[in-house]
Amino acid sequence: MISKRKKFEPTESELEILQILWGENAASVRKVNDLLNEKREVGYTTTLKIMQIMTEKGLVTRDTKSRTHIYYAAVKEKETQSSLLRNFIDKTYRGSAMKLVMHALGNEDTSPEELEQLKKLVDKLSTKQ
Amino acid sequence: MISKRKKFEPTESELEILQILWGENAASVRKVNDLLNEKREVGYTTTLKIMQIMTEKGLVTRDTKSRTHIYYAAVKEKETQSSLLRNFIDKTYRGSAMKLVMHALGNEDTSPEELEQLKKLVDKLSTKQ
DNA sequence: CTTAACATACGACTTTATTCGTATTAAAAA
DNA sequence: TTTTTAATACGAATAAAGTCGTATGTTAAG
Repeated sequence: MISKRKKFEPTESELEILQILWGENAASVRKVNDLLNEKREVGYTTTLKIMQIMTEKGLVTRDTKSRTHIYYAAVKEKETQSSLLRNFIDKTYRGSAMKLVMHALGNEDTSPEELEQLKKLVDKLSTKQ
Repeated sequence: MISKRKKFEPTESELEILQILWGENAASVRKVNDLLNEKREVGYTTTLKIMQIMTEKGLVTRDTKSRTHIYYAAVKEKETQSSLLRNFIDKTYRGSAMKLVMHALGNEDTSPEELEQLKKLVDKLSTKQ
């Protein structure tokens, strides 16, 4: 493996679970597993195991008062995304965020509202210089 | 593993090597290994092995006429990046390219020239609607 | 109360990626 | 020509992520 994952660097499955927890705020393993299975088949104990590992890593916390443990994301969505993004830019675009941005805008469909939003941001950045 | 890699989906080390080949156009294993070692320590036979695997996968081609084989990237930089980007957006931003763009612009430093470039693209996209 | 359903813990297996040692052969230097 | 250097091939070891089976205990239903 090349990059030892640091703070805020979940693996792929861990990220899937975090996405669910960010959306649900709190969830049991059963709930998480059910939601995961809407997209792909995965065994209950597999999900459980990963969530246990995530607990050790500090990616989630859990309330163990009742038999069915309740899990919460312990890392923030934005911060996690930032960290993954930084990494991705370095590896895939040799550090050039602008290349990635141009690429993403060129390839993906963009609605008028989104373009408007984007214009605003560009203006804001321009005046900040 | 969650995502079986498809066409244009190199692993992390493979991508590192592709970056070098995209930059150099053609290179021997020795050359690639030397360049890799400017960033991190890696054994010669390790690099060789990965490049052999990449040959099997069709990520590179090689000229074996002389004893020292010469390697070439067999996939295009843009296409590979697109594929990886699509994947990254799905996994990290739940499919929202715009979220990623706003995020990248917000976090990273952007030069006036880049902003100008970006404005042009936004205008172009606006008129295309 | 007894049984069935469900929850956690945990070890072990599988797969994929990475790493490297060793054998073999070719070329260059002495 | 002999020796040294350098290249490829290839198998095997290692590491990380993901997968699941089984043991064990708890709750709820009959």
